Amino acid sequence: MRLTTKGRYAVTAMLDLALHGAAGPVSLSDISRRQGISLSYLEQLFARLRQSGLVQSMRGPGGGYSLGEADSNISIAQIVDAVNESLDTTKCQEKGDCQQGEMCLTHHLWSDLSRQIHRFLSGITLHDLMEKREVQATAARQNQLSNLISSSTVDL
Amino acid sequence: MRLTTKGRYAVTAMLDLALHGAAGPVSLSDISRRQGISLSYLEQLFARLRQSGLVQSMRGPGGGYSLGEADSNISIAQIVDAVNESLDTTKCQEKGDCQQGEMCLTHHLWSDLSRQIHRFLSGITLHDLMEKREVQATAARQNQLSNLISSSTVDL
DNA sequence: TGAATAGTTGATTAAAATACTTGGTTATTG
DNA sequence: CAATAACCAAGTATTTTAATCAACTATTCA
Repeated sequence: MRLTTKGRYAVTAMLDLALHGAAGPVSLSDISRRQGISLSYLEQLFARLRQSGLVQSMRGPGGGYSLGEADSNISIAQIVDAVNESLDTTKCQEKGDCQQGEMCLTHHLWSDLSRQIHRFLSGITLHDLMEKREVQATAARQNQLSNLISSSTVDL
Repeated sequence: MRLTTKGRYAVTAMLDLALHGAAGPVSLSDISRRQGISLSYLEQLFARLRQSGLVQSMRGPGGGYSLGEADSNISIAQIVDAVNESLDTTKCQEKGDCQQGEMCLTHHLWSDLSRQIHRFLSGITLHDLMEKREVQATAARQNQLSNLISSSTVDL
């Protein structure tokens, strides 16, 4: 889970789409103007969002993008993941010289944390963000449900 | 809140420090060897961690770094913030041409989300990560306490 | 005292990611 | 057919990341 300005652009654009998409498809030039993001950069972002099925496209005049699913079914994590290359947090798997060494320990801890952050953002949807008050409740509920931490013990 | 490999390096190094710091100061060369992070990059990271008071340094043979506070008092958010430049999520404040326009709306929503992520990571400490099982409980408790979302309504 | 250790600081750099630009093409509508 | 807008590709400027090198200061211990 990488969280940079790129992900912010994507979430912002998707939020704009969710807010204005009720009437029909929203063109990227509209989003570009409203959100101050360059058109071509939006094109790149939406190419990925489309590949992930998060948006649908319609060509021609009056065309544009619409949400691929209901706003309550699109999580922030999905959006961020769609535009970011996945980065491998472990780094241990590749190298054979790391057999249950010290390195693996902290990597594993980080990996757990990373998974938890991801699950946290998976519990927040576009719809939640629009209905702001809901976000906290959703996040709390999601936390209760999730089985975040594996049961393996840390041996110091 | 920006979450990249840089923050991961910092958290990993701090975890290593927390795990091995009981006996005394831990040298960066030890962390470098154990975690596979270059010494000079660690130097840059720890310069910032030190400025933030998250670590203390001791020079000379047998010297190294130790935690600036109890492991239960250092949050993941603090570590990530220490090594990352703060990025301005709003972008509205600077430009005078954005007076309560559409742009502000999504920026505000993102700002809320960003604050929530930050508070989420503020509720997870180094100690929690070491005592892995505790993390979920802590995060849940933190969520209940926090008043994440402002009471202002979204006017569509 | 002096050598070794280890932090401190700063400059520099190669590689990658980010954000944008340009210049097209294809599909759709009227 | 002309306008719109998605699609596509290549290239560029900027920033960030990660590392290297070098000089310096403080501390320990022999």
